[in-house]
Amino acid sequence: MSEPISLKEAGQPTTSCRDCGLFDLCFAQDVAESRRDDLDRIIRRQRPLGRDVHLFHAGQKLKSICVVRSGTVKTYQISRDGDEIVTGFHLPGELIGLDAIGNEAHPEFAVALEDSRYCEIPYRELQKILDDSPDLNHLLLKLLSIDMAETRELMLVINRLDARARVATFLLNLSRRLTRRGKDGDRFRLAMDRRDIANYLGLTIETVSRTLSWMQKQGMLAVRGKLVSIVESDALLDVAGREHEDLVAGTG
Amino acid sequence: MSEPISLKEAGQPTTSCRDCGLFDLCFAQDVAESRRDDLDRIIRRQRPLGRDVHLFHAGQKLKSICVVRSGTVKTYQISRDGDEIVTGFHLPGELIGLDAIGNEAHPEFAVALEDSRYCEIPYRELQKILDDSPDLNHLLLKLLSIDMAETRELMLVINRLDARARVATFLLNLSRRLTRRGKDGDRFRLAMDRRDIANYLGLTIETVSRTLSWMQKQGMLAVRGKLVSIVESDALLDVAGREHEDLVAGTG
DNA sequence: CGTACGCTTGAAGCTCATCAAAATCTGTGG
DNA sequence: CCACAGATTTTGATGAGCTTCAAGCGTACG
Repeated sequence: MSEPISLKEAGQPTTSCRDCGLFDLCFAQDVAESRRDDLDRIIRRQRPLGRDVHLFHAGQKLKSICVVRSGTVKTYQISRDGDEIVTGFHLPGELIGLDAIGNEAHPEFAVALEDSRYCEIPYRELQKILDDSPDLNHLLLKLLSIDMAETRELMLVINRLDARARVATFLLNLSRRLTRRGKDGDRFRLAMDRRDIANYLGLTIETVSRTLSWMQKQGMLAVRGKLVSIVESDALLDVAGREHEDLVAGTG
Repeated sequence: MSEPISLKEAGQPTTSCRDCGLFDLCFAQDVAESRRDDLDRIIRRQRPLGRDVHLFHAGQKLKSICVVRSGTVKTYQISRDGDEIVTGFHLPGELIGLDAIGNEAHPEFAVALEDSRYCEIPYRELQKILDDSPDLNHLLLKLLSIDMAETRELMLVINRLDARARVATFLLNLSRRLTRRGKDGDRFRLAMDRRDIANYLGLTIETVSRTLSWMQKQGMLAVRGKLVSIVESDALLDVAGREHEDLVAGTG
C-alpha cells in the first residue's frame, strides 16, 4: 500500500487526464472524447495530502468528487456513541465521494493514511457539464450503481465469514488491487494499522493479530509488522472460501 | 407486512402517478412537472405478482426499474457455493433494481413473499427521457447515492450489533416503514419466515427464535407466529442500542 | 384427523471478545 | 549510534454469545 509510484507520478502535476499515469484506472477513460476536454478543464490535479490530513469530513457539504492518485485514503464514519467505523481503504485510481451526491453532503470522513495525492473534480462545475452531457451523466450513474452493488456484496459476504476468512479476503482483495495497478501484489506494505484493519473487518485487534500469526505458522503468509508477503495464495484462497473468488477481485 | 392496502389500490390500475395512492412515497414526486408526464406515459402500472413469483433474476438483463405497490418483495443473491443471501425486504413505494444500472444486469434476485403489485419503468424508454432531462438524471443519481449511503450504514452497523440488537433494529425499522405508509406500526404481520429473517440478519433461525422469545418474556414484544405486536418500543430501542435511532428509521 | 413443515426449546461445543501482560517497533534525544 | 519512552503488536487465559445438533411443539392444510 505504500505506493512507490511507478509512472509519471513522480514528476510535476500532469496537465491532462490523457497524460495521467493512472489514466486507464481513472474513471475518465470512459468519458466520450468530446466531454473529456470539458472535464480536463475543471479537474484540479495532483493535490498533495499529508498523512493524517482529512480530505473531507462527514456532514461537510459536497464540494468535489475526488480520485486518489497516490498513497492510501481511509474512509470512516463516527457512530452515534462516538466509535469510529472504518468503511474502506482507497488506492490510487479509485473515486471517493460519490455517496455524497444524494444529500450534497458527505456521509463519511476521508483521511490520508500516508502522504498521498489526489485529483479533485469540483461538483458545481461538474454539474454544469452534466447538464448537457447525457453520456457523462450515465457514466456517473453507472459508477455509482456498480459501487453500490459491490459494496453490498462485499459487506454481505464478509458479514458471514469467520475471522480467518475475513482476513484472507481482505489481504487477497488488497493484493489484487495492487496487482492491477502494476505493483507487486505478493509483497507489499500495509498502509493501515491493525486497529484499522480490525475495525474494517468487524473484529478485534487481537483476533487480527492472532489470525495473521496463524497464517504465518501455516506457511501461507509472511508478516513482519506492516510488511506482508503472500507465500501460498492458493492456501489463502482456501481460507477465504474459494467460492468468494470474485469478491477478492473487488472494486478496483 | 401483509399489506391490507388502504388507499386506491383496491380498485383498477390508476392511470397516472398523480392519482397513485402511494404518490408521495413514490420517487415520481420529485420529478419536475414537465417530465412527469413523460414518465407517466412509459410507466406500466399495477402489475400483479403472485407469491413466490420472481420479479427478476440475478444476471438477467436490466429491462425495468420497479416500484413496489403492494405486498412485500425480497431481494437476495446466491453465493458461489449455492447459499441464498437475503439482502433486503421491500415495502410499497420502494424502488428495486437501481443497482442493475451499472452493468445493465441485475446483481440480485427479487421475489414476492406474498401476492403483490408493482409498477414498471422500462429502462430503455427511461433512458430516452433521461437523455434530455438533467433534472431526472440528477434525481436518479440522488436516489442511488442515498440508497448506497444507507445500505452501507445499515450493513456496517448491523455487522457490529449482537443478536438482540439486530433483531430489535430489524423490527423497529419495519415498524417505522409501515407507519410511514399509514399502516399500524405497532401490530403487523411478518411477510417473511424466520429463515429469511435469520439469513438477512446473519444469524441462525434458532437465535432469531430465541431472541423473539426473550423479548416476549421481557414484555417488550408479543409474538404469535408471524403476528408481531410492539408492546414497549422504548425497551426495544434500548435493546437496539439507542445510538442507532436513525438506522431504525431506515430507507423508506 | 393426521402428517408435514415451521417454529421453539434444550444442551454441548466452538469461535471470538475481553482482560492482562509481554514483546516489538518507532521515533527522539543524548 | 545507542538508549530510552510511548505506542503498537503479539501472546496467553478466561468467559460470553452464538452455532450446532437434537428433540419436542404447534399450526396449517390435505
